Amino acid sequence: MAYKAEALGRRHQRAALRQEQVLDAAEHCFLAEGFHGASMSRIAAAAKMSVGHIYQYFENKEAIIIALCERRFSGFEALLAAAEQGGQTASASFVDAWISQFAWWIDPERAPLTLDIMSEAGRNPKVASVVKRIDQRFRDIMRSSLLPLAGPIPQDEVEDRLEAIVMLSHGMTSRITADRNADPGRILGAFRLAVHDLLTRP
Amino acid sequence: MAYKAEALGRRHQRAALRQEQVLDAAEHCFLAEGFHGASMSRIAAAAKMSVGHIYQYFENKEAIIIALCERRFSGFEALLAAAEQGGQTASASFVDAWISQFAWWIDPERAPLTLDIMSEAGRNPKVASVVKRIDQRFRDIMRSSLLPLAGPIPQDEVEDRLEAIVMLSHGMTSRITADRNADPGRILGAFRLAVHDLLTRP
DNA sequence: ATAAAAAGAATGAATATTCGTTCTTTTTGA
DNA sequence: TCAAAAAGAACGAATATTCATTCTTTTTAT
Repeated sequence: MAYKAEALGRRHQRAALRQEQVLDAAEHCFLAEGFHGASMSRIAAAAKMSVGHIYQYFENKEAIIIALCERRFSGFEALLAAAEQGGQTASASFVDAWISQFAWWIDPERAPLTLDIMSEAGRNPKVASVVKRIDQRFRDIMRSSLLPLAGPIPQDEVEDRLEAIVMLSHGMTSRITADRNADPGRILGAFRLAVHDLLTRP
Repeated sequence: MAYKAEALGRRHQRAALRQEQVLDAAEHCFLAEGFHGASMSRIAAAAKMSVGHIYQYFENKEAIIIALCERRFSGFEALLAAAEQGGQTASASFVDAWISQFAWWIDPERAPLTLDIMSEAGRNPKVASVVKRIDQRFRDIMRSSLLPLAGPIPQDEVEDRLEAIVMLSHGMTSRITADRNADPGRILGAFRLAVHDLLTRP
């Protein structure tokens, strides 16, 4: 009887592990071949699982894609959360620190996945809604934690400046993906310069 | 003899027409399903041609993708060329006009194709080299025709500012694609504001 | 405590389609 | 008449998903 709960816990833990295994493998395959180019059998091989086994945890291939989107963005949210905490204290140096965190986000190893997600959002409504959620959160956090530290900004320019920062963040992903020789340090440097301008210019 | 040349010319013209037909159809299908999701048979149907007929003009599917990349970017180059001509005369208002031209580039109907191209560049070297060419041309033109009109910029910041403008242009494409409800006018407005900052700030 | 029973995890071959490409046949235009 | 243009049938490989089956773990009954 007491065993039951214990066994159940173990099963859940195992299932969660398997799901991660699938997502890791799918990420690897999607990066190499894209969402539609990657096949279930190759994903299974990469996960060292059978293809039938994968279908025990994911209804279909699309479900894997959605889950992967969410996992990718949860990392971004964590990055944003750091801004929410330390947002009140420091000033310009805090903005700099916040910007530095984007180094993880544009890691060339995984950034291409983000671009595939943006592309897929244009044709898959489920993906689009996941993207929309994180986009709103991004702007909310900037409004509440970044703008108060910025210089005085004309009210009618606020939304445009936020949009520009969002665009820059998308642009980093695209540049890192399209040009494998691009230096992440330089990309981040350009991002820092532009964001700095957008936040400090009166 | 004189006939021959004429007939030959007509044949070439016809062939060129067929190629455009294929590219139009492929563009339509790629936009709806992505490079790997679109099938030759559906492309053929959209082109109102047979699949075998298509293979008379393109070695394989990849060749269609490459040709489409080049066609897409040739439109962008035309846009850039306008900057090369009128570059010497006017001042800030010219920059504004130049920026306005990007409205065509971010047309939601076709911008998603550009994002797919950037994504594909990350895994297909042929696509990557096409992208690289246009990227260099973009920067060259900005250096020669845009910077002279800009305010004085610290030498060590020039490349970062150009990179930021390139990023913004990528970012527009990504934003327009990922968020179908995004207003192109607002996107372009944010682009204008940011580019203006980057070019006029000392 | 332990053997029998039940449940769940895992497999990989089989399904019906669809894929990109090639081959053969028919139509067209000069 | 005859080469080029066009069509579409034919090819084998690959696709996502399902299914019957086997292996492992957990629960039950003695």
